[in-house]
Order: sequence, then C-alpha cells, then structure tokens
Amino acid sequence: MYFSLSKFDPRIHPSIFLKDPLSSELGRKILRHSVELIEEVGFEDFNFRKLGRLIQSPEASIYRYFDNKHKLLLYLSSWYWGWIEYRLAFRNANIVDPIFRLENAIEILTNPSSEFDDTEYLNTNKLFKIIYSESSKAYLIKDVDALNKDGMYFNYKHLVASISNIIREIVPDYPYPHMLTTTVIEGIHHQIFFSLHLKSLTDKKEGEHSILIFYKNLILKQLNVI
Amino acid sequence: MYFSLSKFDPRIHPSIFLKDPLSSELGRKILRHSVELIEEVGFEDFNFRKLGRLIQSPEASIYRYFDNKHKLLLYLSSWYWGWIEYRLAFRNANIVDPIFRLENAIEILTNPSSEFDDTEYLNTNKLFKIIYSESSKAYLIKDVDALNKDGMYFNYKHLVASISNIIREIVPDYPYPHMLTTTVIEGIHHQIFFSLHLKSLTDKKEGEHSILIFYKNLILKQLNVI
DNA sequence: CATAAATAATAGTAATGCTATCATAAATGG
DNA sequence: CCATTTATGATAGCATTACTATTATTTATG
Repeated sequence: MYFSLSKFDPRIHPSIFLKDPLSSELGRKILRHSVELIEEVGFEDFNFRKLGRLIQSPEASIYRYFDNKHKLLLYLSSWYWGWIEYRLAFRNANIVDPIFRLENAIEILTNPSSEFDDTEYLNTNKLFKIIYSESSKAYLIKDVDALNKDGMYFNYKHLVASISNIIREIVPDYPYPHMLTTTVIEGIHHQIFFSLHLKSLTDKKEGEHSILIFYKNLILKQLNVI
Repeated sequence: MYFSLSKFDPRIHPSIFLKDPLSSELGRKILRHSVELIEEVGFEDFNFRKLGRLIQSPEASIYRYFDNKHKLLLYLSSWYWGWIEYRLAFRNANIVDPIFRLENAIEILTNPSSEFDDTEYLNTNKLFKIIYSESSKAYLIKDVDALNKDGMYFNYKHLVASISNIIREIVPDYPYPHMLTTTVIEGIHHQIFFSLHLKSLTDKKEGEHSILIFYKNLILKQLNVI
C-alpha cells in the first residue's frame, strides 16, 4: 500500500533527501522550523544559515539532510501531496459514487487544514500557505527533467493520477482527465493567492466559499454531470 | 488609448524600471540579451553580472535600469501582457460576436508567437518560453503587496479585465469572470510546461492542439454556450 | 563648443551557498 | 560494556551573488 493508515507517515522519494529527516530529532526540527521560517520570510529570503540560527544548529548539519533549500521545498511539497492523498483515501473510503468522491477531493484541496491528523513536526496550516505560494517553484526550474527522472515528483503525479481515475470512473472516455485535474489543483492555489494579494484577478468575496464553488462547478460541468 | 496601434510600443508602469530601457541602445540590449540569457540558464541562475559579461557592459550600468533581476522579470512579463493585449485588440477589431472574440483570446494566449509584429529588441518566441516557465515568479514573492500597491501588475490585471469583459458580454450575470480568465491563462502556461517536462500531468499528445481545444471547451462549456 | 548626462572601468562589501576539518557526543553491535 | 561507527557541534573558509560607490571617459544636447 502506498501509505499507512494508522499514524500518517508519508512516503517521500529518497532521492529528495540525503538523510531521512524523520529519522532523527534534528531532522524533525529542520522540517518544523523550515515551515515556520519559509512562511515568515518567503522562499527567496529563506536559507540554511538562518534556519541553523533558528534551531541553534550549525548550517553544515542541515546540509547533511538536504542538498539545498530547493530539495527541502520539494520534500515539503511531496509531504503535502502524500498527506492530501492520505486524507482523500480516508474521506473517500467506502464511498461508491465517484461524483461524490470527486467533490470531496476538491473540498480537501481547497481547505486542507484539519486538526485531528496534524503532526507534531509539521504545522499543516503554515505548510498549506507555503504550498499555494511557493510550491510551483519546486518544478519551475531548469533541472526539472533531471529531478523528474529521479522520481522526485512522484507524490504529485500519484495524486493527479488518483483524481484522474475518479474522473475516468465518471466519464470513461473523457480525453483530458489529467489536464482537468492539474488545472483545478493549480487553479485553487492561484485563486487563494490572488484573493489575498491581487484581488482584481479573482472574484472571491469575503467569507464566501467562491473558490470551492467555482471549481466544483467547473469540473462537474466539464464532465456533463451538472 | 492604452497602446499605440502602429508600431507596437508597450506601456510599462514606470515604477518597474529606474530608467526606461527603450530609451537607449544599451537599454534595448539589456532587454534583448536578458531574454536570451534567462531562456538559456533559467531565472535562478540568471544575474546581472552574467548579463553584463554577455553585452560587454559593466554590471553597474544594468543596475541603472533595473533595481534587481526581479524587476527585470516583471518588466518582461508586463511587456508580454501589453503585447498580448495589443495582438488581441488587433485581431478582434470589428468582430461583433463576443464568443468569437473569446475564442481568439484563447488562441493568442495558447500560441502567441507571430512573425509580423516581432520587435527588434525582443525575441517573442523566447519571451513566451520565459513567460510560461518563469513569469509566476514575478508575483509569487513576499513583497507582492508593495509592488501591487505601486501599480506594477497593471498590465496583467488590465488583460484579465479585458477578457473578463468579453465573458460578461456573453453571460452578463456570470459571477466568476476573473477566476475563469486567470484559471485559463495560468492553466495554459502550466499545461505547456507540463507537456514538455512532466508529461504525466497533462494529456497533450504530440502534434495535437489539445491545450487549445481543452481550454476553449472548458471556458465555453462553463458559460453554457456549447 | 560647452556642459550635462550616460556609460565604462574599477573596486569594494555584506550576504549567500556551499565544503572541509576536527572534536565531541550518541547510538549500536559484538 | 567497551569499541567503533555514526551523528552532531564548532569553527573556518572560499567562490559567487547582489549590490553600491568612485572616478574617468564618452556621447548627447542646447
């Protein structure tokens, strides 16, 4: 099985890290505080020296876990995709109607925070902020092909495949399940960011769940089930 | 009028640059060769020292035109949005049917290169590659609010408003014209990038115009005109 | 032709992105 | 439980980046 259902323990592709950060106290400290720091100063101003100061450990120790800050970002986003897939499988267990399962997927993607399966080493609320504002920088880079060859985008691809499969259950011969899925996932992130920083690029009104409504409607109308 | 129709001359918000790069030979050299260099090495590995070496001018001279490489990227993307709006206005002149105008918009966004209005100081083909792989980094930054306040995203917002207005002509009470527009624009860029680097995240087949077809269908179905 | 403005030439500095070395502490296995 | 591997801490250092400053020289302009 792709993940364990008891305590959430994400499968992260080993080529992303040098030493598994979940295998030690220092590693978990790196994860926890990198989320805090990236969220606070942004990915460009984040670096291992600052993180080292924050956790009172030498910069060089962090380099023993991750090649560079890009790999750390890749780790965090892979963790996130694994976590979303876990929550999705949990929520959709025993649900037969694929339309309902698809709607659940959009709900989780739009509002992924949850109290009950929060881990002690990662604040999922802050992680989500990093995801919608920084995660695309994990693949919008020159060496994307090399990283992809090494399997470093596995978790994102796996989630996209899972959602595409739900779409195929609804409309077996729909020709663009992956495009539809990534359009919605990336779209959700953009709309959240725009609603906070570039309001005239969106239509979200205060307190309204416009983003959820919009993408649910978009995807269901596209599949002719609405 | 927002732009001149004879020779294309984009309106770039002055707070983006320190000295107008179109006002001098050196400035145009900076633009032309920054596109070449960013396209070649990627935005993270691009810097003013390398650009200076390339154009045989001191780094400090480039700093007299732009505060930093981020502002230069913002200039290039603003130029691009202005250029798209120009091409759109040109193509849609005297076309009455808003559905046809909207389809034209998607076509231009999907395949913006054109021979006839290529400028001598910017290779629009290479610029487009920068746009779909780097342009989101112009707003996915910590100081987005400050830059936005200074009007630096004007051209992107203006284009989004223009396309949203076409949508409103088709369905006057459609509640999410801006979300739909940005979903399609950003989606097109993502799908192009995915089709080149992360193929399993898309459904584009070789030689097929799947991206164009997908987004045309998505937007027209969403507006109930298909 | 004089003067202002732009660019070139050169230098320098703080921060970043690492890598290396050695000492010490913690884990582990025979 | 001691010996040895392994992880971390402490410290140093170096090439590159992201600028800023200064002065000389060239180019435009009135």
